[in-house]
Amino acid sequence: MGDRLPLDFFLRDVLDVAPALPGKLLVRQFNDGRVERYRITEVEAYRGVEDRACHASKGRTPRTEVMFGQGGTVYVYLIYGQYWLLNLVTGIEGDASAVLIRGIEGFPGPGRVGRELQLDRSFYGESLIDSQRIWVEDAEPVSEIRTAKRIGIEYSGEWAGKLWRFYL
DNA sequence: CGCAAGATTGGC
DNA sequence: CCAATCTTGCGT
Repeated sequence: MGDRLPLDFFLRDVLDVAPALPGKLLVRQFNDGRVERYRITEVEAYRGVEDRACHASKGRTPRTEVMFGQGGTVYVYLIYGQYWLLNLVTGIEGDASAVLIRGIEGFPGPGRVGRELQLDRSFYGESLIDSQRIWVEDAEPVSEIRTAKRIGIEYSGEWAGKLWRFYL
C-alpha cells in the first residue's frame, strides 16, 4: 500500500499529472467504514480556459469554480442527469485544469467509476490531501502508458485531435 | 424563462 | 439506433 499522493503531485501542468495517474490507486472509504482501493486504468487531461473541450473554457461559473482554484481537489459534475464524473483538479490557482478519471480496474467508463464510488454533489471541492473518504495513493510504476484522442468532444475543433487520453 | 446539448450507459 | 434524466449556459 503506497503513501497518499501529496499536494505537490497535483500542482503541476495537467499534461504532467495525467500520464502519471494510470497505475496509481484511487482509494475510497465508504460510509460504513469499508475501504476499497482501485487501480486507475484510464484518464483524460482537460487543460484550462484555452482548451475548448474543458468546461473551464466557459469561464468561471459556479460549476467550473473549483477548477480555477489550486490543484489537489475534486471536481464532480452530473452528466445526462445520471452519472457523476470524477475529475482531479491540477495545477496552481488559475490553471483551471483537471484530469477526468475514465476508468478504474473492473469499472471501465467514467460513469461507471462515479457509480462504483457512490459519488454525488457533496464531493465537489473535496480535498484529496485531507479527505477521509477519497484520495489517491502511490503504487509501483507501470511499464507503458498509451495515448489516444479524448472521447466525446468532437465539438471542440482542433482540441479534439490532442492525444490527451492516457491509459494502461 | 425556455430550451437544447451534454467529458455516458445500456438496451433494443 | 435511441431513451433516460437533470443541470447548465445561452438566447429571448
